[in-house]
Amino acid sequence: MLHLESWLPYRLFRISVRIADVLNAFYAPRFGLSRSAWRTMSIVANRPGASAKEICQAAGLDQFAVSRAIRQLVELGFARRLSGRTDRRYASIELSKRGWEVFSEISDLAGRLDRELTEVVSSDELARLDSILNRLDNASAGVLARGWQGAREGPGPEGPETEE
Amino acid sequence: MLHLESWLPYRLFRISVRIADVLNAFYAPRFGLSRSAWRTMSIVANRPGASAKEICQAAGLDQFAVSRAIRQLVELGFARRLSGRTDRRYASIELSKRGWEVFSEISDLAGRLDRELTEVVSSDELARLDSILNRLDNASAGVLARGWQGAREGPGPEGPETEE
DNA sequence: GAATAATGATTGCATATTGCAAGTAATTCT
DNA sequence: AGAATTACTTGCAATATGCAATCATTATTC
Repeated sequence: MLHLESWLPYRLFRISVRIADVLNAFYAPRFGLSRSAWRTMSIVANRPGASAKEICQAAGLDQFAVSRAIRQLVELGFARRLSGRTDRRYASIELSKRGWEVFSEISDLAGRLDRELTEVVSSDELARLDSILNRLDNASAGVLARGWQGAREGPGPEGPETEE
Repeated sequence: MLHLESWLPYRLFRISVRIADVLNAFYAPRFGLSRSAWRTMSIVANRPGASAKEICQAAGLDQFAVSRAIRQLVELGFARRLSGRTDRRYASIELSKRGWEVFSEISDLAGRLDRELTEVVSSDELARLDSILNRLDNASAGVLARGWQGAREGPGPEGPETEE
């Protein structure tokens, strides 16, 4: 019988949501950014000129959310839409000067929050955690791709998740 | 500069959300449960007779969400409200027979999903992960309690999180 | 080289979900 | 008893989300 509070996904969820809430309480009133806008901004910061589709992929958001997030960023003056190099269907977004300032400020807090978390873990453990999370990330992607129907049977004898 | 995809809270978030989505895709259409209703159900299953307030605490939901979740569970015939033993302000919820059946079915899938995840981690690593997550959970609670204002300074020389 | 299909992105609208003020009911305090 | 407190609920406005329909651009087919 399930015990929610010791269920791995729920434990991961709780930790991440608390931190995300704290970060959100900082940037939402200060800059008027929604959660998706912040996520989009941080993806664009790492991949200047990314298209909406690329952002979907990287940020784990659907195309509608990204479209609206981009609009929000543009309206707030934090990003520019550069309407494709060769193919004008692609959006191609990049941060404005002001966008970089805002990103850097939020980024800074994100870093401090991360440090507060990782402070309670030794660097050795942190390396192990990193490796474990990489595998869990892959495994979770597999679970998502197969859906709940794919989890009905016992442990598969051969490994079905061969990609990546 | 922040790299979202390697930011610990985001990595935890992605893993947990994927699993939660898969589970949700199972129980939502099948039983008409919302996410909060499912969380509430699983808390009540572990603590029969819990009050709404206790559920808030344990499920990480606010009082409104819990109130609505309880109503939903009662309307669906999955739970009963037992209106307090001595103090009739308290709600005191417990699952119905049908509620137990439903919980057990969802619980079962949750267990399989958990197993699919933990399959990629050795039992030794799992024990380490458990210990790390306990500490991260505490640390995140501290971060949340202090808010973003509490994260402005450099690393504190003495440990501020002395509780628990 | 038009007609057709496909792709990337956006918009509108219906439907949750959430946040918060106000409200009810039961209990405690003075 | 009357005021204050506690536990929970409700209503309503603001947000977010899901999805069909749409537009613009590029690819493909005949």
